[in-house]
Amino acid sequence: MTDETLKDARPAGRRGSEAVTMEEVARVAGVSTITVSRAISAPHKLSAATLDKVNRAIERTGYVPNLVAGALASSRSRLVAAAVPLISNPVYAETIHGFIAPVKEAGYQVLFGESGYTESEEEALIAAVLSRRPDGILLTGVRHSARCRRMLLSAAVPVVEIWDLTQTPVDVVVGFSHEAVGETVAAFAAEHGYRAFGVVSVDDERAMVRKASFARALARRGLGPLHDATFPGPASLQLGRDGLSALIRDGFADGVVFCSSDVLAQGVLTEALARGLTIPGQVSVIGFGDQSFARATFPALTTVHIDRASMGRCAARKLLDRIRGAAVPDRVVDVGFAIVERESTRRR
Amino acid sequence: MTDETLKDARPAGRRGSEAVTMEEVARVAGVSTITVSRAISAPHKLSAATLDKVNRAIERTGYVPNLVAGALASSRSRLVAAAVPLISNPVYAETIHGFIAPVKEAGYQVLFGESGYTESEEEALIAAVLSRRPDGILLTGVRHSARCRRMLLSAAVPVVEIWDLTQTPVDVVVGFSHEAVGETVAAFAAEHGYRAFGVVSVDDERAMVRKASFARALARRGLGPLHDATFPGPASLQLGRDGLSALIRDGFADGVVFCSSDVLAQGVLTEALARGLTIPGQVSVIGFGDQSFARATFPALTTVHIDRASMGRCAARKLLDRIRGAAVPDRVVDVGFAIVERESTRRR
DNA sequence: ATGAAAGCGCTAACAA
DNA sequence: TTGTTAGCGCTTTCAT
Repeated sequence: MTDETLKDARPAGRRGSEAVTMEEVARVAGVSTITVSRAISAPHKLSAATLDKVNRAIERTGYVPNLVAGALASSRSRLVAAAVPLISNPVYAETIHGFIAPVKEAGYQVLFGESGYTESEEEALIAAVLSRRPDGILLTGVRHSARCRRMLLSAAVPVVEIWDLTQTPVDVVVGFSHEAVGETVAAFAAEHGYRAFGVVSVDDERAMVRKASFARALARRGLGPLHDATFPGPASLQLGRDGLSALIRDGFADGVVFCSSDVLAQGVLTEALARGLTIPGQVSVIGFGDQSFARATFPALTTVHIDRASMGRCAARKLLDRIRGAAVPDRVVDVGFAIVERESTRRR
Repeated sequence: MTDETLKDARPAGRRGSEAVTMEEVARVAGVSTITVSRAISAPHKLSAATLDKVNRAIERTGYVPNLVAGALASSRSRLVAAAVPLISNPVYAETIHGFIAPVKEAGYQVLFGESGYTESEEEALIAAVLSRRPDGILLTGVRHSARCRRMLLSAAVPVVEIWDLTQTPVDVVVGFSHEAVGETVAAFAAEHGYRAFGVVSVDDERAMVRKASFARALARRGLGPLHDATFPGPASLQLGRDGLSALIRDGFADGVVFCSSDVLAQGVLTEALARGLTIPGQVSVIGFGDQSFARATFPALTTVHIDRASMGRCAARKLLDRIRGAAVPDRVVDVGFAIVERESTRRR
């Protein structure tokens, strides 16, 4: 009977949640809720005595602040969203790893999602993410559907794009030029005196840009032909092996193969060894990414180095700057790349 | 003047945010806010005509629901938290990848954090995460500080632990026995007739369990000695190379080396080749994880296969079941492991 | 099938 | 330095 009365006495709208609230802490500490709020988010604004009282009360009650309520009240979620196509791809995982540290340091948490390799997936993700009202968003790539751009723009949220470069970023871009990669690798191959050229690639957008740029730069030099083995992704060792087989079937011999990732390159290496071809004598191989295993393949892989963790960190700093409303003079940051020459290509 | 009046007419407490709200949509559609709410979360409860009106209004206004407000009102955040020690470790990245798909499918988003390799980091992460009121939490490992367990328990949130096994999970555990791995590898080594044994390992908790179990199982068989090269993590190729060097310095020769990861194993392979040792003639190597590159090392790596993506998927399904309040009969799920024999160990 | 009222737990604005 | 008041934008409960 008493119990029922208590239940009925409860205000109409709601079932009570059992969690300790700020009001409870305030009662225990003998202060108002705003004072508890200040003890947490602006302790320097309170007298030492009050702060102490509140902290004791927090301790005693086991209070865990509710950031959902806080975010609603303040319109700041202290959440940043991060999207990469596929987290199981180590190059993206390392970027995210680099991104996380400064973000956490600044008191933000990460809402993570995979954007896949299609526009519709990215659109769905962005729509979902925006409904959480993140304070900032990290996006992979610079090509987004019109709908994506519209959503981002009307949300007026800071955005950093990574892994590519453009003069017209949504907001800020931190990456490198895939065109330049293609050209630089072509120049490298030309300087080394190769006469036959192959590409083993997955069909992802940025890989296609590198391939096209590589092809153009070779053509400009009158070099060729370029044998092409492009597969629907994702990359795997087997795909690399298949790639070299396809090139050889196509007439490729005694030349250099530029791969769209180190994993593919390792597959090419493996297939070459299995066929008894000498490396770099008969087949030379260039990878992309410089993943940690690249220096330890047999033979060690010549590849294009990208500093992924540092790109992630830089993106995080830029995003935090934008969130804080700080001036961000360079909206286009080129983090560059470098060819690392190892044993899978012949020396000049 | 008119403008100022409008500004002043605004209710006291708050600066207005510019975003379209549900109230705005309701006005445009000529219905109440609750009807808009239903159009989004329970469309079947509305008449076709009303639903259509509301959808038009949503379209016209470009309304993006505010899940922060929704979460506060409903006490359901539609957010699940996921923590792994280090996302740049591909084995964890692949687990997260497997975890994400069913979670997204069910309409949840992922709050992601790195728990590092220390209890204090995990505590800080869990405290931060709980303040977001996630509907469920994924945690790596089964050892958590008392404070962590207390926080989780008093939050009364569904939890799935992965990558290990215990009879006393916080809630549900999906993993495999590292003890069993150590024993199985020892049995494998014994059956293959090895007489000398080495371990190259990083000092992470679960790796230490495998090592200890491996050592015990060898001792039980009267086999030994066990040469040990354990390093503070994280694993790298160079560490693997250093590991084999250390073992050899310690007197190891003509035997098998069990590594705490495939990356380390690849380093051991590399160092052995560099020293002109034959594999598996003079040095045999067993890895752990069966990462994609393991089948393509030279020689191909014998290793312990863990199905990481499937572990992630299984964990997601269990967590969603718990969130939905469904019966979860098995709170301890053993996903097992298997030794994959390749060329880096001699055949019996 | 639809709506009115109440309130989730917190913080901004203003006052003292 | 501390408190009062008003609401952030949504969903619950209950009524019609």
